[in-house]
Amino acid sequence: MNKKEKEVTIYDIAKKLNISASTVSRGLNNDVTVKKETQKKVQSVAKQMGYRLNSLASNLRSKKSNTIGVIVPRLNSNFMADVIAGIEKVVNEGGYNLIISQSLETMEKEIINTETMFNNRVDGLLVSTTYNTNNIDHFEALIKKGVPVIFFDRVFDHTEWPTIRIDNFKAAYDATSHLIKQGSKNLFHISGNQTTNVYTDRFKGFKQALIDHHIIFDEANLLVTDLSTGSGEDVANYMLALPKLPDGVFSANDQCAVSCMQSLQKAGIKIPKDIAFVGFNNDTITKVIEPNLSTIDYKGSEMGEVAARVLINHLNGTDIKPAHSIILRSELLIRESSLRN
Amino acid sequence: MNKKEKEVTIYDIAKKLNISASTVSRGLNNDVTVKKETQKKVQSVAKQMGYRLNSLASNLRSKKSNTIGVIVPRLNSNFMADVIAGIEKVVNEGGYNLIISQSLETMEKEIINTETMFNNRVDGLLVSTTYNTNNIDHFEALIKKGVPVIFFDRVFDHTEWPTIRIDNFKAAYDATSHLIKQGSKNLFHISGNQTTNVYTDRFKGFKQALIDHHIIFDEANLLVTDLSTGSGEDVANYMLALPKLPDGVFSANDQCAVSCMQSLQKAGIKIPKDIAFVGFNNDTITKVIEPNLSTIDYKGSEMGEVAARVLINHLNGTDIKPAHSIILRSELLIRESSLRN
DNA sequence: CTGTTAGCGCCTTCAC
DNA sequence: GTGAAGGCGCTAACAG
Repeated sequence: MNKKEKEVTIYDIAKKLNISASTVSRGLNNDVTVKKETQKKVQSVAKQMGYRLNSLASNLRSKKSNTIGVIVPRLNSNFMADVIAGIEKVVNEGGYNLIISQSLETMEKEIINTETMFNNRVDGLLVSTTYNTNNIDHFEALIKKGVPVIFFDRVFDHTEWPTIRIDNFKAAYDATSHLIKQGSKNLFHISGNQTTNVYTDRFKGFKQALIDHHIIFDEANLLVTDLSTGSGEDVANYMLALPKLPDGVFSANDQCAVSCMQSLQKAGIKIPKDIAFVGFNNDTITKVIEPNLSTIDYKGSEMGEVAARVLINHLNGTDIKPAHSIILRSELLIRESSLRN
Repeated sequence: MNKKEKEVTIYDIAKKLNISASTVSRGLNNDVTVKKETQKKVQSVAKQMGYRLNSLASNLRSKKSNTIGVIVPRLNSNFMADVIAGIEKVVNEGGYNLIISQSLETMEKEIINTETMFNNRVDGLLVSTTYNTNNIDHFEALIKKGVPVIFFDRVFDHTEWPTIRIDNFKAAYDATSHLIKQGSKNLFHISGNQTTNVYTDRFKGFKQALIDHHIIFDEANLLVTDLSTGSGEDVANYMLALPKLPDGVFSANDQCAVSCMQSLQKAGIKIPKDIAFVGFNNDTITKVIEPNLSTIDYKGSEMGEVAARVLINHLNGTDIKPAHSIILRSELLIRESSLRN
């Protein structure tokens, strides 16, 4: 390491200009109480001397890190990439830094990451919990200290802060109703981990749609999976072995729906004639699979932006803390084959 | 803000134990010079009093932020999500924090982000440059101060540090050769911005394959686009209007290839009979489109992990700095229809 | 409008 | 093995 040149500090600038360090500090921070002329001089000399702010010192003094933390279960999904992009945009525009970590679906890591964020004195935290998170005690310390903790997508309701999410129940209800209106009577639901609001709500919506359309729900028609491509294939094989094929499937994500569709098609099943599908997420693949897959559209980037904005507005005192959860828009997109056969 | 309870500091612990703050500090950091017994006492009292390290102070003192910075052009792509996930994993395991920002393909923002990272005293920086980055002067300050700057994927060669990437030339050469071996004679290349190593190298590989197979290259057969879905459609329309259709297309990414294929198929073109395609990236969609798309596979997560590991090993002094660029493995995956027709 | 003073909480000499 | 002292660079009172 060749850190030859010593760092230029405000004292160096002060000495050069024969003024005090405080004035330099004020000048650099565009403090209104400092003369315009002095300010200009300070800034130009700072630049000329190659001064750069030492955020480390500034942070210690002001007891603020100017940093927002994010903890998500996984970073490598389409949806989460959109969310993160949205968060980054707002956070960066707001002049904050963004610290990111993934819990890899283990609560243990979520707890450790939270502690690290806490020690780093993040000014606020945005969280989407793991499948296995069954309580939120590990965030209590932050909340007690007045550090905002805002949940999005996979949420835990807590009284202090609003949560940002979509209406999973209604989206699932609409998706299922669509299948029923198209003639499906024997419906299956492919779902994910049933400890998370996201998937339990989708399941509830599915069930309620059946009930409201006088279709009897059989517990065996709920297939709990990890929603992966592999699970889609498993589900297809499972269905093919059934005495009676389903005629409608609502999947809690697109990835699993598509791989299931592909496996069924390989076995000669016609979609949607034999089995109709609706997915969830509006992933790119829904417009590539033939026939195109109807799905629930909602914007990860919007979710990220809203979550970040709520947080930052609060930190800036620009906005009062919203009293209630924020429900973002989601919409059923109805698709069909884009090819003429 | 209700920060009622004051922060517990090492002085509070010291007072309670009637020892000095230095000893507490040493005890907390498992310093060997401190008695085992004292250490235990310190740590247990610390826990009991709810002490947490103030990284802000620690950072200032040690002039280290314990943080790695990442600057990428965009966060919301499949590939970049994988890269970030890989980086996060290694960085987190190494006990560092991860600050992330996106330059949104503008060099201006890249420069600002770099300065922010610099001010925040990141211990190292991982960068994939924008399309418009035509020099890397803005990283000089970091490098001069001994802060490692490591480029990946979209790289600029500089003498100080290795770059992490794949052999784009060879991958493109292989992809094109495959098309030629399958019978293509009139080949087109869909490429991206020609200021970036990634796309110029792929183009060079394409061209060289033609030359080596005695096929004359016509500049008109290079289509420079933004590689988006929309561009894929435009390219399809362009081709359909040509006096003579191409019979082979090598696209610099999958997304554009697939949308081009879809548009052509809508117009009645048979793939691969009329036109054969090869893409790049091994995106999920390549296994959904019919026929499945042959593509170049390489792992974003691996790239992220390797880049992060090189950096962290260096910071830990575990490893000497690699002298040369690191070329990661990439591979042509040959695919065809997965359906029986 | 500017200067003086006093830390933020920690860690690292240097003593003993 | 432990303590005392000092300072990382900045900014927030408090004066004037």
